Amino acid sequence: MMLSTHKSEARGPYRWRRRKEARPEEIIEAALALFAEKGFSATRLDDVAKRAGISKGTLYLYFDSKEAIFRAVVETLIGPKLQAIEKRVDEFEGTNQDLLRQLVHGWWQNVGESSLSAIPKLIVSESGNFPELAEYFVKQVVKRSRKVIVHVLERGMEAGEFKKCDAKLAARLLYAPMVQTAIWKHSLNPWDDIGDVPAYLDLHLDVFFHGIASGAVKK
Amino acid sequence: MMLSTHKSEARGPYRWRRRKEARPEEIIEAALALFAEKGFSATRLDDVAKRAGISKGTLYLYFDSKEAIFRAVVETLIGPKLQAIEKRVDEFEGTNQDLLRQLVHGWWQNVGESSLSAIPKLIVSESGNFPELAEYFVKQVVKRSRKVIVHVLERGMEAGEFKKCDAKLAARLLYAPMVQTAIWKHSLNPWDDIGDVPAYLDLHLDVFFHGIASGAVKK
DNA sequence: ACTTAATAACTGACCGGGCGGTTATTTAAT
DNA sequence: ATTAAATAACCGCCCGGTCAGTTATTAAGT
Repeated sequence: MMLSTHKSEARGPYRWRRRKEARPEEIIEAALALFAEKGFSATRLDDVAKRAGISKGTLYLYFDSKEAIFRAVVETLIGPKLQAIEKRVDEFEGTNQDLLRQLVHGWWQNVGESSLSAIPKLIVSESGNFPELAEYFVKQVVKRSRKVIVHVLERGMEAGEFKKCDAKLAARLLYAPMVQTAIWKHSLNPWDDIGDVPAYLDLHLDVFFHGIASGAVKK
Repeated sequence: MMLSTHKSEARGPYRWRRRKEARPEEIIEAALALFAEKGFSATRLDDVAKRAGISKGTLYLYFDSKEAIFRAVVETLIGPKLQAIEKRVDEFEGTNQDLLRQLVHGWWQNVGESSLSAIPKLIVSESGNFPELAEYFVKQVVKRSRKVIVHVLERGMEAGEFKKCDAKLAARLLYAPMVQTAIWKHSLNPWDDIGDVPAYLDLHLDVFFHGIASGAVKK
């Protein structure tokens, strides 16, 4: 399935074609798919190359190392998504609760259900072996995302929409089930299927907002 | 730090001693420590042996393979803990909310703060490469644990203590932040420290119980 | 147009170190 | 003397990374 079926250029008498511009993206895509499936260490560069429809040597024309490919996957695929989210938050008009509900469900649709959902598990799994990458991810993705959520939560607290509490901890609570589900999906799902994820997230949101909307929270 | 400091038997004129009974436990302990630190693939059997104060060959007198060591870690260390929890649930007298609160905090003290907390991350990380182990873990740990929580939740629902809802999903919600925190501790914690975990769990419990204690939950 | 030279994309055989696993040998214990 | 525990040298495979050579593409020359 899909073996160098890129566009229609497998045609002709050539064994291969020169496609300098298209290669990096194809490599990144192939790598993400395999990383998601097998993890970083267990992914063989030969397999990445084969899936991208090139030879292993060609990988090294575009990336310095296996780790560089990993980094490129994270860098090129996540940035745009986050930017879109930040924009959405700025422009939103409505209650903060509705905004957060939309963000959670939107994240699941755009990230959770795509192969991007493999990245959290990848980062967690390989953080010990690639600390620089973990650091980069925390700075550029985790903290940046949490900042957005904290911002919305605090806006809601000031508006009297939510009970006042530690917004950073509350933000963690809000995304914990999401991230957890993404990680699960790429690990234990075959033996313990969550089933209807949006329903799960709905329950989470109901419990969460009712929980922070009124007087149960200390302090 | 702690290099073959098992009891005092590095002493004397002997290069080593025969300690057939003590070896397996020491190997398991050493393996868990290294697995927690480096992950499964990146852990070298030479290092496990060194940490256990023996040679690599000796490992194979007690275990068939690296994977068998992994399996032994999970099997021998988790069973007893779970059994204790099940007993506690049976014998408990008090509100179901209090029981769950105690279980959560107790879990963090007994598991979260010990090196056992590394196991969830290990399983998640290696599930792709060791599916049999993942399957075993889901059956013997995940489902068994969730069963206990579901039981308590349903008991509370029937007693009118909690709102009726899908207890299986609610159980997932309850332990998601716990498990997430354990995984975090062994991955991104150096760059994104959670800080006071009991405080985090308290906020979670407050939000959760207030959320399911009254009318916000659909259905 | 046609040939030839120059360039850059791409290939795939190869290498070397690392590591899981084995075994011939040594040593403690009885 | 015999047995069993432990060792350490050893094997062989695997895979990330390299590089000498091959092929598509482009440019120059006639």
